Amino acid sequence: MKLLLIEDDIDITNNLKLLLKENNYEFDNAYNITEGINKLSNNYDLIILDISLPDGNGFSFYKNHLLAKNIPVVFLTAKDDEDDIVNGLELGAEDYITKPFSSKELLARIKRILLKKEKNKIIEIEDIKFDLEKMKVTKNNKEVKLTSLELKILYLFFTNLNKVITRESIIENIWNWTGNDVNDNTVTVYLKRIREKLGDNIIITVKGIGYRVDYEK
Amino acid sequence: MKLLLIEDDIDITNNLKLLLKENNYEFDNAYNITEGINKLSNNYDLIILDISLPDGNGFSFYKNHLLAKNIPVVFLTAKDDEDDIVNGLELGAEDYITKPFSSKELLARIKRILLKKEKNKIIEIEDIKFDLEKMKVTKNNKEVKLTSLELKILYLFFTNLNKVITRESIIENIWNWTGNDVNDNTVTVYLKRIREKLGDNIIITVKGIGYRVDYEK
DNA sequence: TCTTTTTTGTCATTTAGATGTCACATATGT
DNA sequence: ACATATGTGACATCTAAATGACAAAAAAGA
Repeated sequence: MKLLLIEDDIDITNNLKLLLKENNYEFDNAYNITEGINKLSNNYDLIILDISLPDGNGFSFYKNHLLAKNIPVVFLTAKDDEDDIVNGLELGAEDYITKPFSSKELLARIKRILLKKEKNKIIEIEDIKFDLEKMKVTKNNKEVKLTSLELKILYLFFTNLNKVITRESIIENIWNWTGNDVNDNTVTVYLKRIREKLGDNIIITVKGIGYRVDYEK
Repeated sequence: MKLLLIEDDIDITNNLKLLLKENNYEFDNAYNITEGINKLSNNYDLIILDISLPDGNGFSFYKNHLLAKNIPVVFLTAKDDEDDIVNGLELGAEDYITKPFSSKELLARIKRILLKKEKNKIIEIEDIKFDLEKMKVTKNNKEVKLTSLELKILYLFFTNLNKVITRESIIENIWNWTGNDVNDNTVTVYLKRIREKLGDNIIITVKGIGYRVDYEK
């Protein structure tokens, strides 16, 4: 698990670095927002974010860069102003901790968040298992060879379980960013191919709307 | 959203009751574990749980009765012993707050938890359940197969509960954007078909005006 | 390089089921 | 009772999705 701390206080940074490395997390840090933005491409599992930073405000950084990416965030700040806490949590932060904080508590709160992610790394539906990290799919524990597009489409479903996904949305996610548009029926054909490999029942057709993969936990 | 507070302190109970009712949550409380167990059948959306209770320990109550049910829990306790916090969070609690606490913060933390639940919103009216994300309807927990237009019309009602929807408004929402106009009676026929599948009582006719689906929360 | 295999995107066709309208029946308010 | 609004069953037509087959493009092997 890779964590990023964005915080300008050197003492706090060093303490957390020690604490988190001790607990087998990969740790990285940034002293300001600009530096933080540059590091974002490293796909962190969680970001600990100070609110008042030398070159800007943690809240707006969160809104502009993290919210859409779906990266869990813990705000960490000296401002124990109630409204700030409310603000942070309402924005969608996973947790909010005020300085001075207990290392043990911070650690416990981080663990709580990461535990959920951990659980989702391999999703199991009926006889199908999808390992999201390895990007590997098995049926009855036997690897299923999916082509790269089939895999991407299936990934879309497995990261949006229980949600209807429209044909348009699939096109947008899989093809659009490439520029060249694709026939509407193409999606249908891909769904058919995936079903051939995984069985007919895993992807549910919602007529007139789209498709869906259900996950009953 | 229905909350249950299990706490033996009467002052705290009254304060929270006020706070939460003010914020449109259904509130219920128990003064001890035995009482709490008896109330569990009410299917609460979240439980706020004190740790030291007159007839037992909150942690073991959580382990024995709540963990399997998957009800989110916020521990609320005077013991701000670090180890307790770690303990609580590691058990799987959604959050942990120590007394004395700020009402605003508690509220924000509760909201964070419930917001996630909200996302897979399922509206339940009598024996009918409509899962808005899955776009799936059940009656007595058995899936009802609706056609795409039937589903869209029903969706319109379920996202406009307690409001009369005129025939024109239905046509506008379901057909108009397609360009080709549709006979007035068509709506009636669709309503009839939906009623055939879901029962006559769910969609109420408001003579001379339109139709309505009622939701008493 | 050239050859072979796999992937990709598009057709045309099939199919089950959805759709829209009619003519008539029934219910409701005054 | 009357007028009007709403409900109903039957019907012809239409459509979304599934499918099998194919050529172009890309990737893998030789």
